[in-house]
Amino acid sequence: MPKLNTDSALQLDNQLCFALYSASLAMTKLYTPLLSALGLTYPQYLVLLVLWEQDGLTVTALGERLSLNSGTLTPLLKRMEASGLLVRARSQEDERRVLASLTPEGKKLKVRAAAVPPCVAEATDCSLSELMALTHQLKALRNRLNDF
Amino acid sequence: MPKLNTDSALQLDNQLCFALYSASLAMTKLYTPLLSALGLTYPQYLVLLVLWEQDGLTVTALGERLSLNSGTLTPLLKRMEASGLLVRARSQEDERRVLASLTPEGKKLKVRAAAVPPCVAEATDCSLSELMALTHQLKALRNRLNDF
DNA sequence: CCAATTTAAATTGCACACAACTTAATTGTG
DNA sequence: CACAATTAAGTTGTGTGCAATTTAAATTGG
Repeated sequence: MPKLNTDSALQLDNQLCFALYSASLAMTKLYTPLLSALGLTYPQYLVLLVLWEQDGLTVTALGERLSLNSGTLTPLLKRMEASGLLVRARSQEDERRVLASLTPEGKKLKVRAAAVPPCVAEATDCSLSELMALTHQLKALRNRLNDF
Repeated sequence: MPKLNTDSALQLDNQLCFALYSASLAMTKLYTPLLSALGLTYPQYLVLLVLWEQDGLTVTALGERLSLNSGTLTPLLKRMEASGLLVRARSQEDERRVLASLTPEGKKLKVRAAAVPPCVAEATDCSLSELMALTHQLKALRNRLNDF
């Protein structure tokens, strides 16, 4: 396996980690104005994407889907509840679990959110197949990192 | 240009943004234990990568290199100064500028940091050429997003 | 059947990340 | 030279993100 020398290996422009980090922050900055028009932050939008697919998930299930722990999700979900997008309620069968369920308002927001992905696709200036390929590569990388 | 229908376009697993976001968080989690052994956080490590290449940069120059603004960098640099890695001093020529300069301790840390990239490369389980290709694609994406 | 263990959220404390704003220093223009 | 405009950091307030801990509920082993 060929390797870089020490100096090259420590150059910022050679870091996959920094390419990921800065691309992710740039992506978030692109979403921010689009989402603030809907009264959402970026992680709140991710929670809605999950709940629009499957409503009434527990905090743990949401956390597994988004790779976020309760220390992040609990206050985030409280803020979303305060904005009227969802309700948090203890499960009847198991009082330890808290279920997040969309309100009618939270469900309705999906219609307006449909305008977001086209804006993002335009900004990336990539073909659909390029976007799908890059998405696939990143998911594979994430899985390898998480399994390590 | 082919497009996805609304439902597919809002599915979490089709989102490049989420693939980026979750891969970036997974990468940070991989670095965290490696860097805490050096007394560093991940953004502090990025600052050092920049300063090891070019010492004595202003806050603005660091911010341009890392795509971070003064609201993030000022407290971050203060913490690094408190740990003895660098000193912050007003420029003589222009009192508005603050220069971040490595201490001997900050310079010395580069030797121990050389152990980090090999660990990360191993975790990604990618060839060097794959890593370089992905890094290149992400940088191109970031640039398109920033220019939008 | 009940004490020990496990599990699910919530809490705490710390470190980002950024928009919006403030303060202080420099520059440009007449 | 005066002074408005610009520039560079710093500050403030909000929202993550997570490790470590705590609290409460459910399960399990003896």
